[in-house]
Amino acid sequence: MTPFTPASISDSLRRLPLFSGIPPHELEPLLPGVREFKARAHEILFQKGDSLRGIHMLVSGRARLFMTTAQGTEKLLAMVKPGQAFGEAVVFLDRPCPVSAQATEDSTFLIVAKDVLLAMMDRNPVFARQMLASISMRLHELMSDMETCTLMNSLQRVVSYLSHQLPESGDPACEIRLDTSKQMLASRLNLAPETFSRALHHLAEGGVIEVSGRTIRVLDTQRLKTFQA
Amino acid sequence: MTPFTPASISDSLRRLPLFSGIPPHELEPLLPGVREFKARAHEILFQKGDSLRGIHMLVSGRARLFMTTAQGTEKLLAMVKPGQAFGEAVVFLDRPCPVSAQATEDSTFLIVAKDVLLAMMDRNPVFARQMLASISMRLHELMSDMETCTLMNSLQRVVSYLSHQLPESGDPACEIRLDTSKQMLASRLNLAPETFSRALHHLAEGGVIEVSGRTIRVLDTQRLKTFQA
DNA sequence: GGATTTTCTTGATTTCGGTCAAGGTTTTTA
DNA sequence: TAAAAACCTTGACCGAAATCAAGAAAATCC
Repeated sequence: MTPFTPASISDSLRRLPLFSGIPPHELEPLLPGVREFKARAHEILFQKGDSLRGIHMLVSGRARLFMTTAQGTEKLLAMVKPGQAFGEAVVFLDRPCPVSAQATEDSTFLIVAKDVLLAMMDRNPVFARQMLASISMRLHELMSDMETCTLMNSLQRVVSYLSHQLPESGDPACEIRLDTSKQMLASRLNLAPETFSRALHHLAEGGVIEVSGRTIRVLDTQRLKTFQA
Repeated sequence: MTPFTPASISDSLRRLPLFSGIPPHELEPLLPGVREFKARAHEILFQKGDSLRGIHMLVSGRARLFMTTAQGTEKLLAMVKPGQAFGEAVVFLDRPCPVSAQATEDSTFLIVAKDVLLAMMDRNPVFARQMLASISMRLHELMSDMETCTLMNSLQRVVSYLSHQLPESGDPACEIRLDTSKQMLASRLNLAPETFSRALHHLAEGGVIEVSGRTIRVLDTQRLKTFQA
């Protein structure tokens, strides 16, 4: 993880959704507290138990958040895409981080120090609301994951995941491109890779999807959503 | 759920942790947006899909937050105790509520309307931080639950739960009083009641605990935490 | 572009925890 | 305090998904 100080951190900042509602000149006081970092694919960004200096924001690349057991078992919590923030809750609570983070591709991200964030919130109520909305969203996503993991069986989880990936358009048929490996998706859904594979196979046999590598062709979105056994 | 307008809503407000850092005179502008409600035991407060007028705060009694499937299966997410807030994330996102809430005892609670809350946050940075910390805490708890539910087996989950209930004191032995029925705890840990019962039995056989009704006597906290098979 | 590693699939087997059923407790209610 | 209801425990059984194993496909690397 290499610190880096480019001329245009403020450019990157401005493009992040969390700061998009803020007029550029109000972002300036933030700058002394922002550092840019580069991480190579597979590099660990932080680990469970670490304390974080500030919130992390992915500028480019891809990262994953995951939990581990003492025995080494891993559970994927989220894939982080450019523009997304992570570690907000940790920073505001001043507690050891409950998850670990790893770059899955070569990535660039910003760390915005806690103190400048808090100062900004004090100064700018719009930003405070934005921050609150961002964490609230995280909470809702986690609830939804909890629902999937605890109330659904393996097939329903896969169906649920695919359904959430469908584009807004009401097209009866469409294509989904999985954005990570199937093993990672399996972990995200709390399934063994084998079980995930079998679920896809099952859906394909039922004639609702066609699988070829990471591309999944959904033949009938309606039937997918209501697919049973 | 009966609306109610007592003389001293501000008394109740002041005692809630979320508002404890706020000088009493600053709470005044909030009052027009606060309503007090009474609910009988078993009364549903709101259901998944509802939109909430404001954050809910339990003043007295007990409530539970839970998720349901179409088939009627329930999963307990949290028990709410007096002083705790719920529904914050829903309010700030303006989305349908992802969970349902029910009073488990006769209860009194306050609903603080969204608009006065936002106004208060704009006016008072300390409160904004408090709000953020509260939601962040919720997020951490949910992460911890996720960890229990996905990375641990049934026995480990029960051990984990009991360990978290231990008092701070380093006493090797102590007593835990379960604060809900065992079926509810089972649901909280995502276990069938039978499995929960068997896990307790197993621990008792192993000589680490003694169970009598809702009272659990932990004989050796150290052995409990590291209990295997 | 062939070799090597990683990822994915498929089948056979096992196991953990859920379900069903029945009996025992405790709590509630009248 | 007796009856009813709710709650808890225990045993027998079953099933969904994990694990194990091995081969196929895809991606990565010299």
